[in-house]
Amino acid sequence: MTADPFDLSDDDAALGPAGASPAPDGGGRPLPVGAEPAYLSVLNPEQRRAVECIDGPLLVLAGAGTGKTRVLTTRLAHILSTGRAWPSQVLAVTFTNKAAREMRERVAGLMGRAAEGMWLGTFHAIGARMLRRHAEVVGLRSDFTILDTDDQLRLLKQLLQASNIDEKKFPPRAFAAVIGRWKDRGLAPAAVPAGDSGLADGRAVEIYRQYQDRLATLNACDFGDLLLHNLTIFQSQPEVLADYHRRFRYILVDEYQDTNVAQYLWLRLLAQANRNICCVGDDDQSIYGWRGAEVGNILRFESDFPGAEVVRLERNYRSTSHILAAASGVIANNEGRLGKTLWTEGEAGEKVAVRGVWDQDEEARAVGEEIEALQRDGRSLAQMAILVRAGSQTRAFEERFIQMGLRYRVIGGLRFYERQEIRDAMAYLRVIAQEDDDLALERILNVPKRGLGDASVQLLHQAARAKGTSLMKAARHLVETDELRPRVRTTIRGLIADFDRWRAMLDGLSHAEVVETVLDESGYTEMWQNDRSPDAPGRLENLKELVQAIDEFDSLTAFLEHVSLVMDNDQDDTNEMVNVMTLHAAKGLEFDTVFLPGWEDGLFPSQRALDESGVAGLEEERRLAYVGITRARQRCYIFFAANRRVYGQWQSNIPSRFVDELPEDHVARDAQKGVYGSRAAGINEELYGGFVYEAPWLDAERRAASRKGGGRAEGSGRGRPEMIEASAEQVRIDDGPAAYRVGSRVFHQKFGYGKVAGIDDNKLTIDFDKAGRKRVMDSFVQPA
DNA sequence: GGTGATGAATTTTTT
DNA sequence: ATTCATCACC
Repeated sequence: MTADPFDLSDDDAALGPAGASPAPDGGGRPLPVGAEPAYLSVLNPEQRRAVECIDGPLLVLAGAGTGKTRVLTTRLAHILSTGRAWPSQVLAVTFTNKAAREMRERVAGLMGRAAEGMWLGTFHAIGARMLRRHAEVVGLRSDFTILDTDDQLRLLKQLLQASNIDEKKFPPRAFAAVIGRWKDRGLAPAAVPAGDSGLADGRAVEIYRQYQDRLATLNACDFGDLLLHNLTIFQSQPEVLADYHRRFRYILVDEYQDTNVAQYLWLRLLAQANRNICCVGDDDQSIYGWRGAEVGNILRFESDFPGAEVVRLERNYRSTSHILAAASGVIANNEGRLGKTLWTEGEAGEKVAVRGVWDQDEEARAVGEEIEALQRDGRSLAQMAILVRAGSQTRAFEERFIQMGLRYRVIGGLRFYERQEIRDAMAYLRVIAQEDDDLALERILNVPKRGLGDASVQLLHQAARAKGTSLMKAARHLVETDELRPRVRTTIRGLIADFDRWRAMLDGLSHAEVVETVLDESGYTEMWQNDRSPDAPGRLENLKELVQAIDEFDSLTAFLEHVSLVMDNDQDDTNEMVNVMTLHAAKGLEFDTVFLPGWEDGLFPSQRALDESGVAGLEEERRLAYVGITRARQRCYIFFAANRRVYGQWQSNIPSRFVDELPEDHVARDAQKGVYGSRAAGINEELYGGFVYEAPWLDAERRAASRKGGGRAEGSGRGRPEMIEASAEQVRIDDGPAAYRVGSRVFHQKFGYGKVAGIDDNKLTIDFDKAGRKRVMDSFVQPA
């Protein structure tokens, strides 16, 4: 985004080329007649078609590594430099700030100068921009604040308490999720279908309604509202929509497969007049279904926009053919794909390496060793990435890398505005910008500690409710009475005076100076200076960064929006460090070498995805696997660990089903370390080449001897599972695993007694009496 | 009202 | 295992 997303200026004046007389080159150099711009000649035929097919709806199915971004940016540059539209007449939406930034930079590179005035940004940033222009239509003022997740949960919690809903049974998070999903689907409270009760015996819709009312009172909205309110505006104000129809001649959409229903409706409304919409996406890379994305949007594009052109980009420029074949082999197990066949003229390269290890620590060690070996060969650390399924997996790698002295960076994690100190500082600013922001005031009322505890807050709440005003207004009134203890009254009176003074300072001093003063005089900075914890210095650094950023904005509101929507921890990815991130965070990135650890059933595919979404969940996980493999240019390593600590409990796992789906010809399984036998083979004859688990088929004596300090009679999952060096004789499985039936009572060395709940080949789902439901290999249990 | 202890929940993934 | 919330007690 530009420095000022809070743009209320009406740039209709810049409504560029009139239909009949296109401006030359958007105001720059006219192209020589008949000459072909250099940016076109570097494209392959399909890419070129995607760029030159300007008018009418176009769907570009861009497989991984096929030059999607090049097509998008070139198309944008082409539209602008052929004078078909002014920058302000183009709407380009992305999913992430990073993608938006990259697009802006690359378009500028292609055109030789920045294209000022483009509506280019994330769905949310553009949505906010539009909402600010028409906020009054949905009962907001244009300086509304955008709530963070934390505020949302606190707000919901208050509503649940008021409605006597048991927070234990129905946590605020659950309501936030349900409401979020309704918003993803474009449903305002009144539009929620009757059968869709959500939670808590259908009371969720009522909570949703109250929540929206409260947001309106607070002059605030959440992420979902940024789009949902736009829909309301478009539908209730045809002239507003018509204005956007006139304004936007061309619409470009990146990552179309990740759009949710609300975003889809938003796009369809904006594009319905001139239908110049180009959506780029890859149904095989749709990985956000869990938060409302609809792969269906991409599948139905042609019927939504009859006569749409469809261009397939299938030539891959990124990966070796082994890597490509491995990825294709996995994704081929999904059904209902639009279908693409990626191909490359590149080299075969190395096969995808697959290796089983004992546990997460060995996994981290193995990855670390491989990285060092590659480094010795002169490979750059910045070109290596470890892509994990869940954030919790990063820890083992971090610990190991610190021990090794290997430089790494973890990408993702907390957004900038999600950091505690940033939220606190923002809360101060929010109260200054808008003193009725109860959530913000509540957050910092006693931060740093000033002796305003729960009792005082409750008193303020009570007063506010009685008077029907905000907390701040209630406080102003309350300090004039004798309701408060003298000490508390003095404190609150002082705080009110502070805020009034700070607000007045906005007129005289620069914003940065004001913020610095606020953090200083409130004692907030001092609080962290006195904090002895190791992350305190970092927090002070972040605060400095916040102060630095503010001067680029001319209104406090614009700044607040920037921080909560756009500002991210931009890491310098050129530094010589290994990258560690989730698979989701890796989408759109590429590396020479990619490590994919944790390919175990339950972790990846994640049990939760399977439980909640069944086959659809599994397919989305598989797309995630596809995304992971296709991030690699030259080398891809897949790991799975037999044991992993989850919630401090050791858990044994079987290799991911995706490991089995890797086509044999393109994979090098690490035979020496003894990978599991293929599950299709049924019996696990090659258990860890000479190593076996502490396992039930070993006689009791040996088990006892192998356990340090006697151990527990009931394997309660404490302590690391032991690895026993076993002779070939012991490794051999006597007569194969016993046959089990659903309902059989079984015993597992670590999990204790349980009942078989399901059987899938040689994997059993067992409800253990103590340890709960686990998936284990049948060879690890015995009849009870 | 602040502090420390105890117990529960947590780990998908993000704008 | 670690973090977070709630609850005694100072």
